[in-house]
Amino acid sequence: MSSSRKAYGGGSILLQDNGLSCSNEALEALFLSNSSPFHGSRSIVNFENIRGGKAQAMSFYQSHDQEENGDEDLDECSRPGKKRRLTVDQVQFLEKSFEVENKLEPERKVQLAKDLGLQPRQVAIWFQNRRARWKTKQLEKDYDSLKASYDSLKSNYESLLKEKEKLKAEVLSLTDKQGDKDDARGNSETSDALEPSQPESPHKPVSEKKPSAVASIICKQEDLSSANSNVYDSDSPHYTDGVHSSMLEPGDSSHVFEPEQSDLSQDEEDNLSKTLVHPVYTFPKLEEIVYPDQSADCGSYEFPVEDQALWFWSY
DNA sequence: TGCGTCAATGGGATCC
DNA sequence: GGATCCCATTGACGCA
Repeated sequence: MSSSRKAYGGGSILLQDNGLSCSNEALEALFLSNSSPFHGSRSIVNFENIRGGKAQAMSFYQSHDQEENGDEDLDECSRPGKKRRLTVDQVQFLEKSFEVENKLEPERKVQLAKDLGLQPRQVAIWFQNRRARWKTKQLEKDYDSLKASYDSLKSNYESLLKEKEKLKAEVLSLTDKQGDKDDARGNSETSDALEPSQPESPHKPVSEKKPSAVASIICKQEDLSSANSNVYDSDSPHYTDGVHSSMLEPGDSSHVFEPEQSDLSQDEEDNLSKTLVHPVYTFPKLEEIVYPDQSADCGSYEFPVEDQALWFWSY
């Protein structure tokens, strides 16, 4: 590609255009600048590399360099060889143009160059750099809104986790109470015909169920931390397009949680219903009391994928 | 003097 | 094949 661009002004060729050959559009822009509202811009000509620049350009244009810079009393405006920032007026004009359209058609480029007393190439470069700056700012904005969204999600998730834990404890408590009632009723009905080999009561006393509840609470702690790490892990890879804020769209909220967790949630629901419908009749060993359902239990506090959208968007 | 900003360069990719 | 874009980088400049 570079052939055309180099013809415009890459390195020493630009120098030639501006300072020596006086034969192409760089010079044309220079002439045009005399009638522009930005006449006298220090940025019109780029005599790059005249002072301490690339060696190749220096050697090639050394005589011109000496001629141009021999007079140290030259004022800032007339001293070439340094990069000059665009004037405030030029930048304002370009900014307004950029607001209208951030892409630059050839006709518009030439017109802007005429109006500003710049080379068309300079206008194109300014737009190029301006787009890059805009993109950087956009990325920062996207990051901020994404982070805010994530923080909000995390906060919601944690509060829902607590609420779920509370509800589960409530269910256990109610189950125990119901078991006590059944026990009392069963004892009064069968007290006369109690057999030694009778299976143990389907409803264990509250004190015997405690380990399970304690274990589940312990598990919650692990669950919360693992869920957090899941959120973190699944966050960055989805951010594939820095320009767009697509991550904030509702449909993407499901990406925050791993799909496999929904299976575990189903297991936990099964286990919970088993506990309620088919109570354990035997006293297992202590380890068995605490751990039989832990694998399911630990991972069960995630929300099913289909529920995530609901709890998040209806919160 | 270090650092941030910005104009400009160079190379690769894409479009027409 | 020319024009333009994007991206990484360079170098000049201004400022604290």
